[in-house]
Amino acid sequence: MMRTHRCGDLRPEHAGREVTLCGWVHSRRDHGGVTFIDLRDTAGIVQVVFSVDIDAGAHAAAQGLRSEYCVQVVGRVRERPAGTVNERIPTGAVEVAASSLRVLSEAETPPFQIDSPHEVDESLRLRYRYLDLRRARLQDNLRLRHAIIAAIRRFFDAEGFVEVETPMLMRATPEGARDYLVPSRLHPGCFYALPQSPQTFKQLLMVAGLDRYYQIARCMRDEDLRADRQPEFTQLDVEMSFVDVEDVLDVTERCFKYVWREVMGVELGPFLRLPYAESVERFGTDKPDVRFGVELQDLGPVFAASEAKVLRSALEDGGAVKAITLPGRGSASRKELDALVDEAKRLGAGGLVWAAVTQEGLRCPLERHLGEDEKRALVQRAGASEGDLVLIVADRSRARVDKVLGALRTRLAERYGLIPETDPSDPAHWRFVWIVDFPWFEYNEDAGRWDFSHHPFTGVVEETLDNLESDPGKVLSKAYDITLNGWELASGSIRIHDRELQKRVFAALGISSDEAEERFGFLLDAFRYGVPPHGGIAPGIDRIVALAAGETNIREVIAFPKTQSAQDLMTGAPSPVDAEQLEVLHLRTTVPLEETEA
RNA sequence: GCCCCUGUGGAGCAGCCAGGAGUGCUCAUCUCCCUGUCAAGGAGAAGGUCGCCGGUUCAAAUCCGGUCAGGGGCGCCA
Repeated sequence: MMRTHRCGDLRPEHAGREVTLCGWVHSRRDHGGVTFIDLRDTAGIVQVVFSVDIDAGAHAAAQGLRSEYCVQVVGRVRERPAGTVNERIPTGAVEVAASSLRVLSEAETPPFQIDSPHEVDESLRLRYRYLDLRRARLQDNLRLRHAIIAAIRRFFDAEGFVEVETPMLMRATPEGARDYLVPSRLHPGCFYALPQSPQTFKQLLMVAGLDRYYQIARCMRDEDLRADRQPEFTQLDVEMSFVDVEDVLDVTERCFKYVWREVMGVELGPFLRLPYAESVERFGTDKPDVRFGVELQDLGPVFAASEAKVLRSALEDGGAVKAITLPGRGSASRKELDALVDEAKRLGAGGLVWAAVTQEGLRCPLERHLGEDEKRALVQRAGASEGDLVLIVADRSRARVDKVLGALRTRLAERYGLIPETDPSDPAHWRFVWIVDFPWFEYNEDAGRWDFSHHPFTGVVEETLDNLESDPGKVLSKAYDITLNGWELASGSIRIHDRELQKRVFAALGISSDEAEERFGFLLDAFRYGVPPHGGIAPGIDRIVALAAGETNIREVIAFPKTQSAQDLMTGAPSPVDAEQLEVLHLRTTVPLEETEA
């Protein structure tokens, strides 16, 4: 037996007992005749004392210890002398008086300090991920991740769901995100794709009569990375039969509440519900952060007949003029304001009109072009008062106005500290919002056509189908998202279970019936044999854990994540492969070997 | 593909705007001292091609151009 206890578990009740501990030298304080070692293992840290008075041999041996040595210590637990208790660690009332020391393995000086809370360069952390994972932050995050996933499994088990694994090697799908492809050795020129999601498989499990399925499923998408996007990520994949929208929302909401209650100790209230159109209108996005106001205000009525041509012409072209009001920023310098204009332009706006409400009146680049009534109406409609700054965006595309203001809203709220500082134990810290009533199509301005907003299996609200020809934007889908504090956490829908409707949707997507047969024939075939109405949802585990952990990047809750350029700095993936490996896969690369980017 | 930020002994920073000797701080490392620390303390030492390439200049960490790496974002992500 290498150890009798774990370092972090020792308490005053263990006093007097001889224990054997294993762990890493977290830090060392050498006072000459007495040397303290903070010994760290998976459970925590405990102070070990080496002293000439306790055991001269062990004390001498401890002189050779260095940070991150992996050691075994035998000693007697004792309560610390009065006045030397460390209140900041759970084991702080005790210490281990060491009688023997065995170095299990020595350690070179690490490239960064494990015991320091300092931020360390990301690339260094990723290259030495196994050392970064020793640090408290990632240890805590991985444990939290485990606790959340364990709670999820308990919840769905109790609800009668069956966890089923679906294939990792599947058929490529040209639409949607780019696939990661896997060449087939046995079928020259053919490829598997790694799943972007188990979408079709879970629908087939419903056809199969599983009734209620879930899976902690790894998904891969070959798209560019973001703080909340890795090339491979984990979804809680859920599908249910004989359900409509409300049933899925109910079980999902209860799942989140269960997890927050069990893991976070927080009793969440009912989730807010926002129709997609309202969310975009008020917050400029379909993933609104509703922890603060600064909502978008429509100034259209103010400027319909304005002398200010930039504003009026946007409206005349069928666009919009909207604004957000930043409380107390009216004193912003010209330099700051110019920077805001640049920022808006980078986000895609033609420009940005700012208007500061001051004691003397409106300070605004368009001031000369605005009548007194207009100014008053502007301030009033923007909900501004003295000292506030109104940021106005006008564009012939209403969608662009919403997008730019929505992005500015969240950025500036962060920058100017407009998001209330709440405690994670406070339910108000977690503003879950259901986004419902998504449009089935969205207008593609560049291509001048209507595109599907979702995957081609998404159900439609039948009553809105009449608008299909007249006003496609009014056709609503049976899709729904969960957002939390500005992050999209989950996305789902009731699916089409009618074979003919499914074929019509493929046709509407521009997929010919031959093509549909070729690519999704298995699904259409399955739909010949009695399909239950079904639907589901897929919450992103990485994002859930990141938010729960208070992290702003999902790398912090993934054991071995990739860089923004999709590389693993520790293993060096992706890498070139041997010519022989390509050979058996019937592959040849168009990239000359010397240009291969490792 | 595009925009922005960052890159300075092993780690974290300052220095850069306004060019003048690799200057400074905290931690780590090495040697020595030290019996109650927990950010231990004290004395000393070692450690750098200022990411890389080029340009401007009498002179570049500092200014300019390019490039690489990491990060944030736009596009992309049905």
